[in-house]
Amino acid sequence: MTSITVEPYHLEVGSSSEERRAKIVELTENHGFCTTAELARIMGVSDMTIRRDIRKLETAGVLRSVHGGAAKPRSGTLEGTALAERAQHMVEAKRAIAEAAAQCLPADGAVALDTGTTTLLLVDYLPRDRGTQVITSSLPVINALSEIGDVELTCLGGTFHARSLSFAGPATVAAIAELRIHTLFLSAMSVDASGVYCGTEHDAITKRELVRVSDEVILLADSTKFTASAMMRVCPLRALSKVITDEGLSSERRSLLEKAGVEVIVCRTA
Amino acid sequence: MTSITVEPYHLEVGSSSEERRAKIVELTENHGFCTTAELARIMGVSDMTIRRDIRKLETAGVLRSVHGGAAKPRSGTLEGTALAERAQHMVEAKRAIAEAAAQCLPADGAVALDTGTTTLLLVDYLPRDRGTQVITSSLPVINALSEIGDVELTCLGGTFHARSLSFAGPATVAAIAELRIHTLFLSAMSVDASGVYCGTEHDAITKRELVRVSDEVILLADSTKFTASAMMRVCPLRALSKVITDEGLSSERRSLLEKAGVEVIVCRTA
DNA sequence: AGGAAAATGTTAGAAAACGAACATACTCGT
DNA sequence: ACGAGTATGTTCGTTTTCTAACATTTTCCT
Repeated sequence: MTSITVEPYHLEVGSSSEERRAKIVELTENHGFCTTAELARIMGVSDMTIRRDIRKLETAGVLRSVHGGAAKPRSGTLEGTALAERAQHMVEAKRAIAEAAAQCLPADGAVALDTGTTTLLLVDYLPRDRGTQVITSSLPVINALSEIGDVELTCLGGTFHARSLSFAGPATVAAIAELRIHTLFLSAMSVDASGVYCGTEHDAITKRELVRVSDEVILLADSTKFTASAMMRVCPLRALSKVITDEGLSSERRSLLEKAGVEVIVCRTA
Repeated sequence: MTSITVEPYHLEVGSSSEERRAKIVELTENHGFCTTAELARIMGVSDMTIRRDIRKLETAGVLRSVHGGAAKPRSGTLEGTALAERAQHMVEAKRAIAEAAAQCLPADGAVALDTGTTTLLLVDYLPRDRGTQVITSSLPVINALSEIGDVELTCLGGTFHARSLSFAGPATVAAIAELRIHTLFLSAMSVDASGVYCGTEHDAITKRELVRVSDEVILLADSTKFTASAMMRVCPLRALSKVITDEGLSSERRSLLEKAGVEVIVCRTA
């Protein structure tokens, strides 16, 4: 029953793939949801092409791929397309880092996910079938994990900070002190020869305590973090077991890390 | 395999079907689209029930049924006000209770919001301009509060429980033990002469500790809670300062409460 | 042009969602 | 307390969508 329907309107609508994707985003933003078939008919392309578009756009965090079509992302509204494009390149590196990080998940034992977008992406790669224990103080991570099954989620309480969408502070430190974490996936605002840095004191004391109670500390940091600068030191480089980053890391900085005894994993950003 | 599946207590989040449908409409309106599985998990019902709900709501013209879930109706025409009003009518008792509870908010001092729909509704009535300190272990409450400004939000950590969408357990108890709460807005599954009850042990120990560290305990319970039954006792009636409920409370039960020294506030459900 | 790389279409098998029918549980009025 | 009507969960077969792999077209670079 799959005869070839020769759709006549070829040009006309939007010729380039980028234009088409922009239109997909626009339609999905406006209506909240569009079916794959709808979009395919409107654009005059096949379902498969639309699916590929949707998947790309989802990776970029611009919309959500759901069974049957595309939906507006869960939280937050989409800004200008310029920012969306910029975010796309960033996210690709981060997703690659998250995927590499998933290879470092321990067979058993609790893992802790720090705040940040990269650790949030790691949620997608967690095993769904072995009741992994996950500890976090990041609200987006909590929300993501609360929606998937067979994961034992522990929230670190504390004072909420809207800037980082996470809980931090003395109460958080006290909660961490009672824990033993196998693997910590740490995030940071900047990294240099003298250590790992973040922006605020409450974040710093929280991260520091997480590092203290963790057997293995894996830093997830895209290459831009190595040229950034932030105020509060979290820990020295030697506290880290591994760093996972993308290709943008210069060889000097890489050898710097290795000299400090840190294993460096560089992942291809496709 | 036709044994009796003992999985009774799935109240807490949404009890009546109309309330559930109202929530479906609300979630779909907010996010533009929700998958069937998402909704089923959030409401604690099966996929089939959600599908039936969606179909009904589509017939009513309130939302659109699409493969995979429910979407906001096409381009505008959201004249769902008729149903929106009706939907509001279902939660009216709870909303009236929440509104009355807002009158009991202390001028200063920390307030704690227990889990449950009524306490969630109370969020709408919190003052937005005086940095009220709010303590909670309910994920929906956290999400609601994280989006409003000038509220100091503290999360009680602990193990996540999907049934109640909240954190509970020993870690939670430990976190509470460090606090001093002015007013606690408590929820429960049932209330009778011997005290306040909830469904699970981890909830019970958490609530119990909240009661212990609070100067004033206000129970928010619609009248159906007085004829319900649940297993785990939280506290005796004398631990309560006030009970806020709706008109459905029988006079015998009312005098029972008053005899125990509890102030009873009955609000009109319009 | 020529050829590599990207984009698109096609197909078939896998996965997910759907709908009907039945069984069980709950509600409500008498 | 009882029975009718409603609501919900479960199973199973059907329909739809998805994914992966390959074929084809287009684009782009030299």
